Amino acid sequence: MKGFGDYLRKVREQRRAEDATFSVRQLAARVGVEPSYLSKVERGQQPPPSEKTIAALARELDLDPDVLLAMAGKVSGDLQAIIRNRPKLFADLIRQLKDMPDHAVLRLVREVRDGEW
Amino acid sequence: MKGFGDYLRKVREQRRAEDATFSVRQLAARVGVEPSYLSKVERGQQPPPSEKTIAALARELDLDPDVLLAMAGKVSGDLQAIIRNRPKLFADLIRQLKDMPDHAVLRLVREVRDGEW
DNA sequence: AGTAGTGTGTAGTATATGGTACACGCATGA
DNA sequence: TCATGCGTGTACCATATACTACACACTACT
Repeated sequence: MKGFGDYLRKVREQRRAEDATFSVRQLAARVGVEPSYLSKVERGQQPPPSEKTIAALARELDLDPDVLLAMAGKVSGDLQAIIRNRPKLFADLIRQLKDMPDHAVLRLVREVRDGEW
Repeated sequence: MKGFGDYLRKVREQRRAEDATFSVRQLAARVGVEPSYLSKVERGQQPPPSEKTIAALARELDLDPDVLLAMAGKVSGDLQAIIRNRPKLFADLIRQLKDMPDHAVLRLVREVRDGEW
């Protein structure tokens, strides 16, 4: 499970190839943490940061926050809030979708979005 | 937001009316915590316990664990794991269902369960 | 009078979380 | 050579989480 830090470093280096402001120091400054902290996170010497910091990283690096949070072993607070509002409903639904293939779930997403039901 | 403790106490007292083993002390023992701790939780002097302890309480009191967890401001780890496995998919779906009425979501649950799609 | 069981008050604790502060050595360019 | 920026090592820290341990006062029964 060395995913989060390695991925972060990889993406940052990619951005940096085009834009020198994606150094550890400058990115850390924009994100609002100490450079040494970000460095350690990237090398897996520290566990992934808080949701807030991860969201800021996703913004700066133009990544999907939910995906980045997932790599950090977290689920965003707003999703959790939605589930907590109607726990039985959402718990049942999610557990039933657990083993469904991606395309099936995706179809559901689209059906709901397009109001075809 | 005094929900969790009050609800816990209410339900425990209900059970106790029929079964004297639902005292703070005995329930605490079965659940695996100190009586004084459970007492404080019921009176809101301590924040809700861990997911593990909440699950044990739900078992003993015959409550839905997801609902009890929700009252404690939590979402069960297994649901989170399902979401983390396919974050984009589930995040999109859940956010789209956020403002849907119960019966609509419920219909979806049933459709998936019955394979009508 | 004594024993058992009840709820609760006070105090303390171990571990995790999410970082900060500062200094070091290296590279680059003026 | 000297300032600037770089990544990183070491040390420390504040707050939250999730409890335990123990004593106390009360009630009910025997």
